[in-house]
Amino acid sequence: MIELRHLRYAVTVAEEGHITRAAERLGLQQPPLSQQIKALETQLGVALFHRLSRGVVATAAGKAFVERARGILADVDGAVEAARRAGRGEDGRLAIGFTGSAAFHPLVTDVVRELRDSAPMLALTLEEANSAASLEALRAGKLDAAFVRALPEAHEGVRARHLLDEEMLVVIPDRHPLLESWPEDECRPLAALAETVFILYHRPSGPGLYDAIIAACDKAGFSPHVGQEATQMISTLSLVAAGLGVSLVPASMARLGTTGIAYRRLKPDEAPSAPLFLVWRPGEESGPLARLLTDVRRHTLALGSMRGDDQKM
Amino acid sequence: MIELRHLRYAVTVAEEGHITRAAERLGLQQPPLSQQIKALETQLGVALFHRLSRGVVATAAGKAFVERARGILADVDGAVEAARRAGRGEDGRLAIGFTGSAAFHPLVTDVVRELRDSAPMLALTLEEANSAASLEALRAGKLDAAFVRALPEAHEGVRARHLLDEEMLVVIPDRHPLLESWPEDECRPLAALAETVFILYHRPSGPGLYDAIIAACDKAGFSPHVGQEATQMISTLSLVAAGLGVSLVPASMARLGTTGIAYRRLKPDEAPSAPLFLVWRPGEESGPLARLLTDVRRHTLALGSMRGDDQKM
DNA sequence: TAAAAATACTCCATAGGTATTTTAT
DNA sequence: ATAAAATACCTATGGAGTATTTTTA
Repeated sequence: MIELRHLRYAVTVAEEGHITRAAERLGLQQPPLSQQIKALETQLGVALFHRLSRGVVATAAGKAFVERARGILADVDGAVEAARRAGRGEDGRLAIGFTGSAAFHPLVTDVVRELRDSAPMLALTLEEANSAASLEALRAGKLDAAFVRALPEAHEGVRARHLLDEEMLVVIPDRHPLLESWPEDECRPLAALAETVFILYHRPSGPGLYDAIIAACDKAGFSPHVGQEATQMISTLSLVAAGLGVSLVPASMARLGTTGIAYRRLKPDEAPSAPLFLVWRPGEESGPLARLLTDVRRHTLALGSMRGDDQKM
Repeated sequence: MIELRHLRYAVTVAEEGHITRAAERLGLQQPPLSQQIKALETQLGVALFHRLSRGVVATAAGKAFVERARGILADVDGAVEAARRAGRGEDGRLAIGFTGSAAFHPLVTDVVRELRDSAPMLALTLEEANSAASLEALRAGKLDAAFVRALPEAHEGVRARHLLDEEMLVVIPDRHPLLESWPEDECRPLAALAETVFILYHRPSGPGLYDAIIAACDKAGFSPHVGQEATQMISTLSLVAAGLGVSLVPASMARLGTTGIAYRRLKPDEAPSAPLFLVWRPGEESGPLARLLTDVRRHTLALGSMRGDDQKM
């Protein structure tokens, strides 16, 4: 059976034109090298070298073989490097999903930017999808990981990490009466919103935020008047800007300088919080996904809000 | 050190997704295969497979590696095939030179036709050149072999084979007085040409034929009247056809049905003979050149005129 | 004759086999 | 509880070393 050893030996012998010198370069003795070359020739059924009194010279067959052997040895090195790169997550593919409300969180944007910068050979795919759709795509193998706002009850074969809990802000139309008496730096109780109409993110698309808001209002002693539900996080802001009501959105949404709206804080202990989770298919503890996981963990710690550990579902 | 064995094993394990089944297909036991895979992973410094309870599955690194390993294994097969083809002389290049007087000999034409037919992948180059030029081109590496009519004194690094000695025929202009009393099937002594003018092939271009003719005349007791010398073999026939004299040419030239000339035989023991040699650069006893050598030998034997053995120069 | 490759042999490293344990679901 | 991989240990093939002979120009 032909082994890479044979190719290495043949290439070196061809380069040196001398079995003894080639053996020296290869760090072995002349007889074993002669034997291996002969074994290779026997295996091929054709002489690769002419034996002269002052060394050897490649035959036509030898030239043809050595030429290709060089390429093969280089390819082996390439395969080794590719495997190592892939192991470091610097090569391959990575498809990441994220919910609309997570798209603007610095954790997400920073991690994506870092991946692009540090692993340029990695084919990165970003896809916006709500939590339910992300999990479905994850299980179907369409996604490798996703940033979501809620974890459904039980999802066989999906792992999740609770990254952080984000304070939610009140979004109020520019000319809403509430704003007139609400300075930008003041934290008000949630009950201040008891009489206003709420714009909420469509529950089936993302039950996490919806339920958190309802629960917080319950706790504050009122049941919110829900006016309209938006199916896109951005739509929520648009509807608020149109004056159809107020809403509560994750603080990271405030990064969007949408006109016609203002953000205000609630009293810290009353404000509902929007959790952010990373979910992924287990069973690939190295490679691009692992790189994502470690990058996410590092950025999460940097934000100083690491909450819990990984959990199976 | 990574060997092809490792690639074969990794590819099979990836295909089977199962070390035990892969071992079966590879004709070995499960533990050694596990060990080899592990050794490969250690060498690479990255895991290639995830171990599950129902088999294994390639990691990102494993996928990257196995993908390339498949190509490498195919390339190795390709290199083996290329070497064998080159060894059979069915691949590569072959540049053959031949003197004008050999161009029409059936040995040359038949060998070239056979090479074209039986080794279509072989790049065959044919180049007409006189004996001296052929040998020069041979030593310079421009030619791999040549058919020549004469061997110069000493040419370091050139081997030669005496293929055959060809009878030379008298070429006479159609209306020459000699022809009137010379039936087509009669062999005359060389002395019959003692008084006629000779057209000879320019000596520096091919001393072989020239000297053979002079020597034969000497032996027959006369010194030929040399009228004109031709630098191309074909020109000799043209000059004879123009009535400028007679000539002696290798019998194979009679294949050319040139008008205006007639061929007549001399007494066998008096007719000068035109030797045909094959010369080549030694040191390539296999491949395209070897194929030429064996083809030439076979055709020479078929012509029943094999004379001598190979000789060094 | 001299330089280098091929043989003849010896040795030992390791690929591969056998038996068993560990792991993961 | 079961299937499969890992581990431990053993065997033996064959790659490599040493000494010598053969080959080629």
